Amino acid sequence: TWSDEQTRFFLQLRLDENLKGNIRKQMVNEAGRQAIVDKFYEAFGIKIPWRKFGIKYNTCKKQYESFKKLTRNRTGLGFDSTGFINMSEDWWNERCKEWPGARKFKDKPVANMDLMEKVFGTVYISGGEGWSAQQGEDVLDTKHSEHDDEIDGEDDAESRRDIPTEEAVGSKNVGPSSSRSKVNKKRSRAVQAGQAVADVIRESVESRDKILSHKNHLIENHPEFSCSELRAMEVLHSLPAIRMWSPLYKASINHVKQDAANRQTFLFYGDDENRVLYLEYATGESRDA
DNA sequence: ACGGTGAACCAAGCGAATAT
DNA sequence: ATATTCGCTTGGTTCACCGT
Repeated sequence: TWSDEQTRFFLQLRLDENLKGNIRKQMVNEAGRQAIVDKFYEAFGIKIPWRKFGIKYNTCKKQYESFKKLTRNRTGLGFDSTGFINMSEDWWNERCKEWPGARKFKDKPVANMDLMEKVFGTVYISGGEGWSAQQGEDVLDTKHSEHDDEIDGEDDAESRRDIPTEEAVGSKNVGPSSSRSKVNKKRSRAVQAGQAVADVIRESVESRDKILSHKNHLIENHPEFSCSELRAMEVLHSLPAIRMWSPLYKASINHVKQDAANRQTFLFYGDDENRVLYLEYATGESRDA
């Protein structure tokens, strides 16, 4: 019932709501739930009650944690040039011996690992590493028939979100491969998926916590990071009431670009409606124009 | 037929927010 | 300050589906 695209979209929606402050301690408030249900309906034409999103959230988390079991506290992991886990058959056999669930990750990494890392990962996420994995095109073509043409919204969602924001962390950064961006998006998905998995593993194996806490530290000390233009833009895009390139949209961009105080005020409002009202007030434009 | 897998459901328990 | 309520987590189970 859940395709990879749908799962991915859902995870992305959760990140959106998180960004807007509609999720506290993994608990989505009423506005956030409504937004997720609505946007999902808009994108796929399927009405899904919130309960099912919760269940999906659970299963995704289970998958994510399963995968992390494989990589946690484990050194000496190897990768081939494409980023797939490249270890000897013996290595896999041993992993499987201590935990049978490991087998399935050998040839087929978990889909949407990039987003799961953001959603379930421990610490603050700021756009990160140029993730672009969209694992599972092959899987997806087998089932999943009727809504294939509707998923374009997800594509632009991705392209606007994957802008790397590698401030000060870049120096201590991880792998040589993490900076490549999405060329050949269509063709090399499998390769990218492998690469993504490699990135996750590398992050886990190396001192990821150190890096991320460093990030957190920076964010705490520099409010302009947490109220960055990027974040404001993301929130702006997530407002359903604002049509792309409508007068209000254009005016809002200018307003939000203008200075950090504007961004802070904008981001202060906890729900979509008040944000839109604020933008209308601040820019003098109407959403219906 | 069988085992693996993911979706769904359930029970217990916990944390946080709210009410008393 | 304490009690209540709510939703999520955790762990477990059942079921349907798929490939072997």
